[in-house]
Formats: sequence, structure tokens, C-alpha cells
Amino acid sequence: MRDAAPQGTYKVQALDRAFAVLDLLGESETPLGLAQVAASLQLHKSTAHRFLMVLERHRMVERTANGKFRLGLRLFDFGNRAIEQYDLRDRAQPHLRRLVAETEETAHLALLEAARVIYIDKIEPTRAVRMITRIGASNPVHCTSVGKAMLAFLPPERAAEILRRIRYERLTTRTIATPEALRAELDKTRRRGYAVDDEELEEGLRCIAVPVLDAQRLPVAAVSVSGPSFRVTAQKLPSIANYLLQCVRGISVDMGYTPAGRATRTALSA
Amino acid sequence: MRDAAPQGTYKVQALDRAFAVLDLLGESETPLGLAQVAASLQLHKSTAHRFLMVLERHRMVERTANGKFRLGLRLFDFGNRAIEQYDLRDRAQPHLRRLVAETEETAHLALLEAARVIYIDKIEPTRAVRMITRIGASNPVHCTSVGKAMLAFLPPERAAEILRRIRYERLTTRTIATPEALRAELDKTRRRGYAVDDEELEEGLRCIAVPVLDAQRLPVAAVSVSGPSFRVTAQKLPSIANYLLQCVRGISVDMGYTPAGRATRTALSA
DNA sequence: TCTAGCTTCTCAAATGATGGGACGCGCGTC
DNA sequence: GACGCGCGTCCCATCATTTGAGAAGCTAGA
Repeated sequence: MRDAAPQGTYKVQALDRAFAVLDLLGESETPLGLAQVAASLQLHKSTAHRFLMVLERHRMVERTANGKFRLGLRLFDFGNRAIEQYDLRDRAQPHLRRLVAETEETAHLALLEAARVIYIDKIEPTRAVRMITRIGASNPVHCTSVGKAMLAFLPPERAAEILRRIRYERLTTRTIATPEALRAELDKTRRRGYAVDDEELEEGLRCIAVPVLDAQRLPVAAVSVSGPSFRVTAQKLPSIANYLLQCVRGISVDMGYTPAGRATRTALSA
Repeated sequence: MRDAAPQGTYKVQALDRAFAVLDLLGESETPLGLAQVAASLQLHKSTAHRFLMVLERHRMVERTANGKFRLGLRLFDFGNRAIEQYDLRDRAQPHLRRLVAETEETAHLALLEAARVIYIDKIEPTRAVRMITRIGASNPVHCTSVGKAMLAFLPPERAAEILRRIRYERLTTRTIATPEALRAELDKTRRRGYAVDDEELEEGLRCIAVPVLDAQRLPVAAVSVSGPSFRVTAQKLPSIANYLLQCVRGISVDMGYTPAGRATRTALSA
């Protein structure tokens, strides 16, 4: 059919459709009725209906009192199983909490997937303005501090592979928009030991990040501190970076990554 | 086919199979190879392969370095969207944290879905033995304190409907195993204002829970405190219950549920 | 180099999904 | 009160879609 099927070569129509339904419900602020789902996805009512019933049986969607559909809690279950393996998250939490206490700004923990970063945890300072990000959400690598932090310390080949896949979308006037600029930025990041996002993702938002290194000294994640530019000033960056470094060092230890003896400074100290 | 299709009347084979794949990967401790997946689900290699490729395209599964499959982070994204609507979770966290500090035992926040309870958050006291439950996991209502707490304060018709769906599986020697016993237990719960699970879910584990009530005074969730029976003794229950009541009152207020004036005691105080 | 075990790919067959359309319900309008 | 409308549910003949046998590749170990 005239489906907007992602270019991938393998296809199972039913699955693409089912996930389109989930996507739609996930995007929507409010639960949707059968008719709306069918219309949005250009499916016939009966088809959409069948899908929704099956999805409901699997608890991937659920119905509200008035019969509309929204995402089901089964997804929550799956989602938690999915990150379980990365028990990084649990172990990192106390460290992130301390980081937030120290900096009074929001901290994120992120993973790298393809050319995007995925936030797997977020801690906010008490009574802060709520930040935009949602746990589970993702952003392009090239305009986030966490992305740059991981990229900068990845082995050249793996970094190159990811760089190739970046589609330099411009999100603010400061977003890095060329491979050359990004390469230069990564050099800078390596030299100073931490990555900065200076309103490149969102106007008025400044972030700073460092990678979490495993026993092989490879980045497995990154931790960032983000806040409004007027609070996270250029002068404060080094001091925040220090807290960050302490934080990730703590995480690495907790994960059982041997601090690699004296080599801890190799990549990370200014 | 001779599929073990859940009895539901609507069927989309491809979806059932896809979810079976996700289930399998979710259950498995370690990533699985194509052959293992195909064998476990009695699918042909080529079929399993196609499914996995499509699931991978949707990032519902991902491949490890050695080519094996595991759940993908897209599920994590969906999962978080799914509970987003219940922002209860975020708001409840600080209160749960305080509760844990006060009781020094594990706290859970749970929702009711069909005849099961689903844990949507868990806070553990520092340096406690890690508990069994995983966020996102579920248990039958009849053998959990959170389940009984919600059930007890639900309007009779809705409670009855749920009661009808319970299949009294016996998990320990003390598990409530008949509708009558459960009904009696719910009465008791209502009278004392909190629910107790006395090793009914797991030997050696005692839990106590109270419901979180919305503006209509209906349970929308429940909070529990759980710990080893030798620490969570019968004598301590009333005092823990007190902390619990304070906790859920705080949550209700934070959620914007008007404490319903003087009526706060209607259901909840001993 | 050969074998074993795994993944990837192709294509004809037929099963299983599709969607046109009928039905029934509830609601607001005339 | 009758009518029209939008919505969800259900049925079933048709055919597009998925299926799976099998061949071809790949890798590692003997």
C-alpha cells in the first residue's frame, strides 16, 4: 500500500501499523477514539478496530471510561525490563542525587543509540522549573552535551560511524551544523575533559556533560547538568565539571568498573 | 495455527507473534539468538528472522555486539509515555521518600489494572536488601496489601466486578484462597483503615498499604511499606500505618485533590 | 579444509488479514 | 418524537500479505 513505511527492507505490514497506532497514542496528549485513530493513520475503521482490540488484549493500550484509547501499562512493564540490563540506572541514582544537591540544577543520565541520545534518568532540584525532557525521550547527538561527551571519548572508528549518520538538523541558531564544526568541537571537548551545549538544543538552555567510562575506558553513558544560561554561566562551568567528574567516578566505582589504577585522569581531567 | 492464542476473539497473528517475541526477550535474563527465539516460539527461522528485523527497525529490540537480540529502548520510551498521564508518580516520589526515611523499609506505589496491581514506583531504604519486585511488574490483587487497600475502598459494584475476575492462586500457605475469606479481609481492612499482607504473597514478607484517594474519594493508587516479617512486626503496624496515612494525604494534596474538608477521616482513620 | 551451527535471503503457495458495508446505539437538532 | 449523524462493533468473501522450505553465506573450531 501507499504506506509511509520506513525504508527498511523487511516488512510486516501488521507490525508497522500496530506500532503506528502506538506511536499515535504516544504522541497524543489525550486519549483518542477509534475514529480518530483510523482517520489519522488512514486505516479503515474495522482494521483499526481489530488492531486496537488485539493491542488491548495484550495490554499495550487501554480504554478510558469513555471508551477512548491510550497507551497501556504493559508498555511500562516492557520498558522497565528493557533498561533492567543497564542497571547502571539504579546504581547511578544516588550519585545523580548528590550532584543535583551540589549544583542545584537538573541532572540527566543518557545512553547513546545510533545517532541519538536517550535519557534514561533525570533528577530535578527541589522546586526547580520543570524541564522539558521526558525520561525515555531522545535527542540528536550533535546538539546535546551528553551526545558530545560520549562521542568525544569513543574510539575513532565507532565515532566516525556515528558521525556519518548524523543529519545536521538545526534546532537553534547555535546548533552545530557541519561535520567539521562538530569535529572541532569534539577535539575541544576531549581537551578540556567535558562537553558543553551552549544553547544548541534550546535557546536559553546550557548544559555540561561528561561520559561514564567502563572498565575498558569506553563511554557507556553520560551525565549532564543543565540549567538556564543565566544561572549556568561560563564561569561556573569548571566548578560544575568538577562535581560531574566526581559523580561519574562514583558511578563507575559502583558499577564495578575498576578505576584503572592511576589512569583515571587520562581522558577526564582538565 | 495451533497457537496458544489468549482466548480473546480478535486476532492478528502477526501481532500475537511479535508480542510473544518481546515477551520471550523480556523474560530471558540474557539476550537470545535467532535460533533460540525461533525454537522457543515454534516459529520458522525465516519467520522469526523477519519479525526480529522489523522489531529492530522499530527499535523494539536491539542487537548486542555478538548479534543476539534483546529488548530495545524504544520500549522504554513508550513505557514512560504510558505512565506520563499518571503524573501521580512524579508527585508522589518526595512523599514516598519521606515515608522510607521514616520507616526504613521499602515503599511501593501501585495502580490497579483488571485484577492485578502494577507497581509504578519503588523506593528502597539505603543499604536494604534489594527487594524482589521490579517497577512495572504486577501481582494478583488478592495477595497484596496494595491490592486489598484499593479493593476495600472501591465502590461496591466496581469491587465486585474485580472480585469476580480473581483466580485465587495460592502463592504461600497464607494466601487468601476463597472469595469469602477475601470479602472478610476487605471488611477488616475497611474497619481498621489499612490493608495488611501477612506473608500472603511471599514467605517472610509483610506489607501494609493504604489507598491514595482522589477528589471523589475513590482510590486511584495505593502506597505500601514492605519488609521482612521480623522487622515489620504486628506491634509496629499501627505506627507504620500512621506514616502511610500522612504520606498519602500529602500525595493527594499535591495532586490537587481537595482534602474534602472535614471528611478526610471517612474512610481512612482507624 | 571440512563440518556444524548459525544467520540471511528468495520465491511460490495459501493462509490470514483486509476493508466494504450492515447494524445498533446515543446524542443533539429540527 | 423523529431524524440524521457520528461512532463503535461485527461479518465475511476476496486477495494482498505473510508464510516457511530450502538454498546460500558466514564463522569458528577441529
